[in-house]
Amino acid sequence: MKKKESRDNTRNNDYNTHPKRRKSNVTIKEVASRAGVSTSTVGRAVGNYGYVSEQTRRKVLKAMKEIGYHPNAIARSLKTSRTQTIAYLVPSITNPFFSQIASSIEDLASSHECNLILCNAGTKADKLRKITTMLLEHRVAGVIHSLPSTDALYNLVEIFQNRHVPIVAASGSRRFTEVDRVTADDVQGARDVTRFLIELGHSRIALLAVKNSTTSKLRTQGYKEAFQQTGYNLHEEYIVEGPDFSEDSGYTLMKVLLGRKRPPTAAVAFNDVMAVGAIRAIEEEGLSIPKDISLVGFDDTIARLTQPRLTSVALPMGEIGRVAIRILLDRIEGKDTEGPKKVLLREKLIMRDSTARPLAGGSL
Amino acid sequence: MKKKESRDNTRNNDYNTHPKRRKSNVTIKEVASRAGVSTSTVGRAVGNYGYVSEQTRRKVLKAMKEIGYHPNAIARSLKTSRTQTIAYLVPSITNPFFSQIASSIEDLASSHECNLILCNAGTKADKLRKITTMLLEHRVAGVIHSLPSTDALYNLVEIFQNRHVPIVAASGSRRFTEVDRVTADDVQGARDVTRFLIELGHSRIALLAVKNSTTSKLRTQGYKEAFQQTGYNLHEEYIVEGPDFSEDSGYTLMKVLLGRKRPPTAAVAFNDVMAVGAIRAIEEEGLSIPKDISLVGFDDTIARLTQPRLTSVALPMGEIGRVAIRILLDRIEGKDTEGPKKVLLREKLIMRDSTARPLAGGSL
DNA sequence: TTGTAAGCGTTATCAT
DNA sequence: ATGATAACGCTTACAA
Repeated sequence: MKKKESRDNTRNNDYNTHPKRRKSNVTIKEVASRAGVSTSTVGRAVGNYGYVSEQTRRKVLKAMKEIGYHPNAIARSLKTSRTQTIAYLVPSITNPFFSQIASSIEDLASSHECNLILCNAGTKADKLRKITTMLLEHRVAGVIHSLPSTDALYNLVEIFQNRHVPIVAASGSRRFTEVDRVTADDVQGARDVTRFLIELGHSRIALLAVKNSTTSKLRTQGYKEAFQQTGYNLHEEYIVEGPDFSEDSGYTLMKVLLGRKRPPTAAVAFNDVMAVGAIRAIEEEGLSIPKDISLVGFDDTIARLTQPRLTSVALPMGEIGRVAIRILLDRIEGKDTEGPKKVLLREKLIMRDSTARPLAGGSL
Repeated sequence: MKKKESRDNTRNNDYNTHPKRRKSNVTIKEVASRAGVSTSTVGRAVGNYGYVSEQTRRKVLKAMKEIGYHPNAIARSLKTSRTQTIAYLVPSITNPFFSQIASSIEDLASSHECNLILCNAGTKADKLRKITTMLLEHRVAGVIHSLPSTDALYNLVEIFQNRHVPIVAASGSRRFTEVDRVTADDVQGARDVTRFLIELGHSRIALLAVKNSTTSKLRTQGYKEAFQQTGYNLHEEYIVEGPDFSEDSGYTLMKVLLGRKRPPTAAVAFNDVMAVGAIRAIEEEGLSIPKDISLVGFDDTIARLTQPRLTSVALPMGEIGRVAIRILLDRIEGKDTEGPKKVLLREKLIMRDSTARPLAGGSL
């Protein structure tokens, strides 16, 4: 008797490459037998459409609770060839810009009973290819990404489109015209903040831009439009470009500007971090903000924490995520079969203490 | 005729709640028939263990490529009753502390072919219960969380432990002794930074603490240990408690301290944001950092960006995530069957410009 | 070395 | 209103 048992166990162990795989899974069959009905009746009672008498339903629900049954989503997915899984791809989740988008996506996804796979795609093509395969194998229902244009992304987009898996770009690459896209309106944001400074009385308004950045180009365009709209003269020499969005970059650019014969009376930095660099440069020159020079940032990330508190253009991260996931869910559910959507979301100026009217002598 | 068709369509529509479910999935069978072998041979060739001749393998791989086959992870999971999915639960992904942990977890998970479901549990018990159910239904292989102790978490831990799904707390609740846990060593961090200030010559060292926080208690302990170890006198009156970790809290506490007859010559704020509040208070009083007063923060989040640059205690977020996921993977693979692990990771002092020796008159 | 076939836990069709 | 049963696409024991 004992020997027989032991032999059986050997067989089981053979199966158990992963020892932890104990089979504590309660199946629909067990619920059925406990409730004294068929599996199909249980299935109907648990939530799939169908006729079940109130009495039966109660019996089933009771049995479920008692033996701790949780439907197996994997089996369901296999049968229905549908999943409740969507993916969000970012260059780096550590970046608050993306983590805020992720947060709002997660929020809505979760309230639609979807779960969110988060993928840090980084910058290497290889990683993105690996992710693509993984998502394909897991049959994700849809994809949202905030990735820059690369060949690997192009590849990904093509593959998923071929398989009719909807994709939405949430402030990512603007290269694919055939993909749904929701982005912040960088032109409008820069235009608004520049107009604000112009209307405050500034005319020598510097722009601390960044080389080779699409966003930078759009914001520069907005900056220029502000001058056109208000009829004031644009002074191109106050547009300066740094190599990146770093604090050092902001510091260096501001130093250069302050070294000029006619330094600006106001400056727009391309993000709050660059603005912090600019603040350092300004203080080093013994000037004061906003008395001698007004300064604004972009992104509204650390703007509340600088000294003085920075006026900044807030990007609608939460809104980007919400709109993106809504579009995606509509596509997944087939509610929306229109052509590609392009949504542009307003950026919002947050007034704080770093901006003021220029000094009397400040005009050009 | 027309009527009949329409009737059939009605039935189909009934089925087609989700119209997008086109069946463009290539199966193993199709690969098999194209390669002229059986499905099991394809299975073996694709990567599951087993004998396949090199010739056959090439044939199969070719067929796979040609028809764009990607194994169905769902079917595989159903068969093997194993998934490659792990979940990471956070109170808020927006918090850089958690997003950095998430990032390092994702990194290792992904290189182990696992995908990471990200769950924003927020603070409502209901959300966490919903997440629990969802994860249960998706048969996640393991769970990492950074959540505070609540009844809902207790519930979750109990359920997953009953099902032998491994759980690791990454800097989360310290309440469950039977769960693997990896946390930063708050006692050591506070002790080190306090010793550093003592050895710099300070004796009136303030502690800007926070009420009802476990972390705060541990750091206070470390602060006290520093005095014990160095043999200097501890002055309890320099330990002050605010209601929360906010900038305002830091500002108010520092104001109080500076109003005393013998203000501190150094202060430890419980995070960088509180330190920013303290900086404001100090500047308002016309004092200078670090000449009149030294200041340190915790977390090393925005410390590089303050003016002056803040000396701060960096928490090992990346390391927390890495260790947590490693423990989890080992548990999942059954490599590790030891009792609960408790890992304590060192916090590291990052020296910047906000700390210096006290002025000659500063000693007690 | 390869093929056959059973079964993972559901859902959906059909019959009752 | 309920039950029997065939699939979903894969893995794997076993036969060939």
